[in-house]
Amino acid sequence: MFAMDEVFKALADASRRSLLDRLHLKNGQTLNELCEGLAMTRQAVTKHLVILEAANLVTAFKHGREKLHYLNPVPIHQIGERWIRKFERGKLTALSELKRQLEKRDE
Amino acid sequence: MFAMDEVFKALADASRRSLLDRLHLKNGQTLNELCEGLAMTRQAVTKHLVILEAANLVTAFKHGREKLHYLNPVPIHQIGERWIRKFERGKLTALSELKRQLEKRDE
DNA sequence: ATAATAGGCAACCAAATGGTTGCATGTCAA
DNA sequence: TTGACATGCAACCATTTGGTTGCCTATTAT
Repeated sequence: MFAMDEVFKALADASRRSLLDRLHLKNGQTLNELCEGLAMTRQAVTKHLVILEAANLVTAFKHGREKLHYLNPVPIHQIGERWIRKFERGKLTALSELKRQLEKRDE
Repeated sequence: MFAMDEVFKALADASRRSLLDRLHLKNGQTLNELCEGLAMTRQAVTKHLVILEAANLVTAFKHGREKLHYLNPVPIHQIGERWIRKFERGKLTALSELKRQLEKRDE
């Protein structure tokens, strides 16, 4: 089990989400590969990857002098299941209350 | 349309997520109501609510001297639809690659 | 009218964040 | 074996973040 807070924090940064996107397009990339085309130093990317690994969103393996990064979709899935779904259940009632309140404004 | 980045950033903080939880339990609460039982000043809560409103996760109406806060579940739903779903599609292949890699380690 | 209540605004602060540079280490290839 | 390549580590920096305190304003109730 891993802390959902770390996952949310990791997802809060656009650079990190884009790294996940890149790994989604092509899994198992090296650090240098992931750096290509980014307006950031390699060290900055490393820091982001450390955070992603800590949140269990990415798992990395050393292969010789290279480090291969793999996407772990489980935490993302859990955010969807355990958190987002909860709010989707109340969705319609919440919206109708909102609507009612918006209309009340014009009285 | 609202920026997904703001939504992710707003969701990154546990206090803010707990405010959303509270509104999910009971919609249309006042500022003071939302402050009850929290280890935070009213002003801190205000700041969080401002961020949640900016991200469109909460909509507020003034009613006399009170301010009523309503949950807007749409952005949360969109995170689920536009972002989380994308990663769930590649889930099985990503996991099998991970497994393959883990096994390769022991060679 | 006046006191109590609900909220807003602004200045300030410590800690976290996202980034940098410089240098060190480990691995592969010529 | 020696240079090039892939990555790691640490110090440093500016900005953002999450929080505080103090005071001001608007609305309601007595």
